[in-house]
Amino acid sequence: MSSPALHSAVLDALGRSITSGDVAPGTPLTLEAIGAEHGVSRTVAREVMRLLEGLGLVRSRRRVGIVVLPMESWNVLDPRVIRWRLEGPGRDRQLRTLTELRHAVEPLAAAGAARHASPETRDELVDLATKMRVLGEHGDLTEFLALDIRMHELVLRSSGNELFGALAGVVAAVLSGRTHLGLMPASPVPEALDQHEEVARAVAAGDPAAAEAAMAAIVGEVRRALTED
Amino acid sequence: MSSPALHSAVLDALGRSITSGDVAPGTPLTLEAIGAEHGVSRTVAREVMRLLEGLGLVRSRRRVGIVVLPMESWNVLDPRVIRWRLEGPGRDRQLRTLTELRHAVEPLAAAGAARHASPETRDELVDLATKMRVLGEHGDLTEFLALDIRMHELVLRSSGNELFGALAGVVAAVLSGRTHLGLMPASPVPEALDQHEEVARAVAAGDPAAAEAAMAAIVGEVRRALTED
DNA sequence: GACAGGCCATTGGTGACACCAATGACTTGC
DNA sequence: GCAAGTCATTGGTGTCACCAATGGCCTGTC
Repeated sequence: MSSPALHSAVLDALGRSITSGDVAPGTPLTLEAIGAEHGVSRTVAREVMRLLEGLGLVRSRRRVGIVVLPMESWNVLDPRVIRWRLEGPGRDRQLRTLTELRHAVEPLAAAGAARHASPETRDELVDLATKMRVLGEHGDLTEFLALDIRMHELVLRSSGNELFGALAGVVAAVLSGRTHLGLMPASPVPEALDQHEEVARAVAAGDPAAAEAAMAAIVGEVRRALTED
Repeated sequence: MSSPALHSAVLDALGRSITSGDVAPGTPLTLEAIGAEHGVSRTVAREVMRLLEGLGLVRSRRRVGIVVLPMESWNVLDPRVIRWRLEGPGRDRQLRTLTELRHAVEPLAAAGAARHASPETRDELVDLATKMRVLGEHGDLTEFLALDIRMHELVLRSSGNELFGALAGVVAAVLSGRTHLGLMPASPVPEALDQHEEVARAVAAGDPAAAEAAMAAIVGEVRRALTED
């Protein structure tokens, strides 16, 4: 708590209480109050406030103080905001919207990976898919999860589009959140294993269309399972 | 620029020089140097540094100073980072990756809008599309651009997914960047007008599949025009 | 030559200050 | 009684001086 943490602790606390709706939009804060509340000097309260302002959670105006902004102006794509929302009462909605974002992005990312991935990445993908089958059939969920995350991260990062790559972290959060929330079957369904193998095969073979289709199948099923519209 | 701007001016300057590659990754900075460079106190230099750290552009460590990070750790989805990159030498790449992101997201957003948009939004979309046809055929590019931006923003914001909505700003930047860079035909092609009308019609009719297809046609053509792979 | 220990540059954190803009109450005049 | 202008108060903005902590680097010893 002492060394690399004073700001982040206060920032996390404030960020969480805003994104959770605990402190309502329009609520005025003051640096004085923030400092006193968290036992911290005005200077660090100011720095925290700047960060929050950068995330679009608050807006600072002279004389009036720091006002909490409504969700429309939040930087909802920022990893910190996503994390806070995943930890708060908005978790379900956040999980749904993130899954929809995955549905949009991951197929294209897979197509990109089929075009741009390095030979080593292609090898690793194939390797991961076969390991996933082994672990999946033995039912070791946490090991399986690690491979799953690694695979999606690899695809996103090697898609040739850094904007896709920037989503690797939050996809990892979604995947791990899903299994820890018990939204996954006790043992991965065979179709999922097939599809992951197909993605790896298509990327390795440099077949963008097949990679895109296989990835679309993966996230399409996930989405269908999560959101019964 | 005058009153509410001291640290944001410095932030912009630093952010631009880092994202442009002007100061290379690994370069060490000190608060002292930043402050002196921009004629600003150490305190505001610290606040700027925190912001940059929050964007993943730098990492601050004791004794060693502030080191510039490589692009992999940037928050490339943050609007400020996107803006800086659009203004710098990375503009072409940024335009390409943003367009690819639009290609991924906007069709799904249109489908979402067909499900969730308010009656007023549906009306406004239809209205916008017809106005776009009129203006498009008369060739008023700047007026046309405003309507185009408004239409894409409406679709994204009413998609029922705030993560999509958060992209409205950068899509506007891409659209306006494209016309100002002369990447657009002098007069909008009739197909584009048809497709925009079709998106509006499908959303108004609550037909997600049709809305998705029409929007995919729009961004698909744009993408094909921009990136001859 | 490797390891241990200390030095010190540089960030982390605090408190106090002057400054200024916005606000809302207060005053003034009609 | 009401409207318009005035002005003190409030709270962010920016600066400064100071001390604490830490970790890279140098030095010295074995």
